Amino acid sequence: MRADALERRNSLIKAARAVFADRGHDAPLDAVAALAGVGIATLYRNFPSRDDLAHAVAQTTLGEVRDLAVRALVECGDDPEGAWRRFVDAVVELRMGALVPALVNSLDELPPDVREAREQTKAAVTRLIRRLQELGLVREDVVPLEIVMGIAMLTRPHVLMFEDTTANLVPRLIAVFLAGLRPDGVSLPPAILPETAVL
Amino acid sequence: MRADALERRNSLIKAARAVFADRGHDAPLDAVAALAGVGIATLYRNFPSRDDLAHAVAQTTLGEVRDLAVRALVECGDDPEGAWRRFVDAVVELRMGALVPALVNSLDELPPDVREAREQTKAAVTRLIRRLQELGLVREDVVPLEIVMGIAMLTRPHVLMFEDTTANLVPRLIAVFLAGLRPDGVSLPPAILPETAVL
Amino acid sequence: MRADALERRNSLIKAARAVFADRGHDAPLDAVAALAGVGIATLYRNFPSRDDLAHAVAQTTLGEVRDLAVRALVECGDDPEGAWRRFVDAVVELRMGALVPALVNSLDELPPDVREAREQTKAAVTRLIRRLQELGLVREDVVPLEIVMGIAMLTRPHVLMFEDTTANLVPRLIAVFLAGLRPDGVSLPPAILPETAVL
Amino acid sequence: MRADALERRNSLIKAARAVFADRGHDAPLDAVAALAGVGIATLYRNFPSRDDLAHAVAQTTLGEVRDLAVRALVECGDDPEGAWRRFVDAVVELRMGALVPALVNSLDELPPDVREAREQTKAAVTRLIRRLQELGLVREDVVPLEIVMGIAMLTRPHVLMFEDTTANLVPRLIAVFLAGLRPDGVSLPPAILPETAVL
DNA sequence: GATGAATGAGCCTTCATTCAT
DNA sequence: GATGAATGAAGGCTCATTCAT
Repeated sequence: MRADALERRNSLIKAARAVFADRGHDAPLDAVAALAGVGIATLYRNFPSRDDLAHAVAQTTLGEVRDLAVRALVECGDDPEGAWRRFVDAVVELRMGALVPALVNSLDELPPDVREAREQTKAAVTRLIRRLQELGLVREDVVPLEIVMGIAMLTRPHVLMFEDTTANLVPRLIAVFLAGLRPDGVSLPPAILPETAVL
Repeated sequence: MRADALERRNSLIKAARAVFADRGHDAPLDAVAALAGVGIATLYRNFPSRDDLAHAVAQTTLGEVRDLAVRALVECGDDPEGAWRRFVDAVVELRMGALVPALVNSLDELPPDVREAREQTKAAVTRLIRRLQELGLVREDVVPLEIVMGIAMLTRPHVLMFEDTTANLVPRLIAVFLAGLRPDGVSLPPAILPETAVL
Repeated sequence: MRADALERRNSLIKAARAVFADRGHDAPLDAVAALAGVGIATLYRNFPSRDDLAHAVAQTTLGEVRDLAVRALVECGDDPEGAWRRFVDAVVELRMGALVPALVNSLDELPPDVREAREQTKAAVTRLIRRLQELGLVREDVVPLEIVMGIAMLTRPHVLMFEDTTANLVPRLIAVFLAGLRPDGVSLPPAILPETAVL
Repeated sequence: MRADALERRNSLIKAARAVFADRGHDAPLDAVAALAGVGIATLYRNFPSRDDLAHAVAQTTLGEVRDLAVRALVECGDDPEGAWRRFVDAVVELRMGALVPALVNSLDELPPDVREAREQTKAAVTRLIRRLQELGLVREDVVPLEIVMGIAMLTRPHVLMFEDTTANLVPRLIAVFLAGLRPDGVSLPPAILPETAVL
């Protein structure tokens, strides 16, 4: 039963991630439960409030970003350009856009696990960016937060967006953004970072 | 009487823009009516459906972008760098983020006025970007749509976002994006533009 | 429209009183709306929360108790016994039982109108009881609160209660209670009254 | 094993009585199971429906009232006044208020054990009251049911009631009620008792 | 047998939209 | 024309009850 419960919980998180990514952070929880193939009350048993679910999704996703950053740092040894590109592509794939509110709101009240995950992710991404900066692939004056948040905001869900408009709008916006991250560009305005910065 | 009606209509559009920018595209229409100081029924008399209001807001904002582009093109004669910077800053100020859905959804069903406004804006922005490309300020391989959409997506509203996180996150993301627009960067993946592209 | 609104509001209060009296203070608000012949949203427009409705019912009922007390005081001139009996009968008819929670909970947070009604009712009932005590009809050592609360608690709704059990249980309990209020009985334990006592 | 089961069952009844007395007859059964320290399914195994549990609680409590009545009758030999007072105090302590619905609803469908307990309690209380009437301590024209029901209704739970209002409201109401039971008062209206009267 | 999880039904509340004045 | 009120549908959440381990 323990294994079952865990599996169910994970399938709910996965469903929530998909639904949030597709329909935005305000998507009805019924849709999440339906996608996970369970009743709405089961969702509520696992996550007593919407925030709890959002936090769980955020935590999971943060863990994935951390893993990607760790892997990319390792791969920097052989192929820094490729590692950097694959890292960005993978983060884009995560479609973190819908999670931004969950990570950004009421920072002080984030549950400990999420804070912990955030710190670990921040550390891993920072190490990666530092390395890329040493290698001359990323400009010196950016902060890890900004890279992840930039990707997140450029991948926020738009209903029907990709049917009617530029098919590859998001990849191209990401590409522009990445080009702007290269070290040869003009300098940025100074960053103002509070101690509680997300990443 | 005509003037009165027009003024009322404009005040509703203005209120809607403010409310959408602050609280997102899904904000309750009551809030719009309240901000405009009219009853909800008056709002509905002017804009029979939510989409009508959203379209009106989009049209107005598109007109402002067009005007900004026209002015910037003129100013390119004297001070291209400044003209470009001021254009971007002004577009950022418009906080178009919340309008993206209104512009992007159901493109074929956009009412004629909005299509018209869109075309005019597209033309004006295209002229500006062409000029900037000739002047070597903007890379060759971007499309006007992408510049405006990039700014829009980077300025979408986040509840409480700016209290807890980097105070100037958005300006910095915009700056990175602009840096990526400079001509000296690496080339972008090819754009895939349908005929009905927004801009 | 003003008159309409007021009438509607009153019909909602009346319906709520009936439903609460019949089915208890936790009765579904749908039932109230249905009895008033309006949609549930209309109820919510008039009374944004359940407490607001409960308070309105309480206020109305308190006003009626006050009026009854005033009238009884007048009638004391001619027929004190009859006045006292009619007052009690009328209060019993009000079936205040279900209101007790609304009056008793969160006293400090009672809205001003309800507090005001409570004070006026308290004053009127106090005058009546004082008079009855002078006339030797009510024992000296009781407090107005206790009389009204006693009646309220003895008339709280019991689902189906009167079908299966003593048909006139409540009148008889009230009669015993009244008998206990007569001045010739044994003395009561001392009352401990906070300043915020309900009545 | 039999003893274990019985003990568990009793602990559930005890928990249910406490929860019902505190939070009313509609309290969630989860709370009962939690207070008893068992899973909700265990509660349901012992009491297949909410009514079953309520009946068990009622039966137990009726048994205690019967025992109290028997003891009081014995004690009437030495100290009738004291016996009567202690009986009332003990019944008040039982906080039967929340049980009233369980005893009163759907009388015909009461399970045999509860009917049996009810009859025994009724007999014992009747014997006590008869004795007290002979001794001149209780008026002639009351029925045992009324005494017990009066106490029950005056002790029904009110959320937060005792924090904000008269601290000893209930004891005083009981005292008034008892005073009304004394034989020297005015006569009561006639009782109408169906054959299936509770007590 | 005991347990925690699953479920659906029900009530609460909000909001887009329509109606009556 | 402008307004406030009315409405139903939708989503949030809880809880009695059943199921699978």
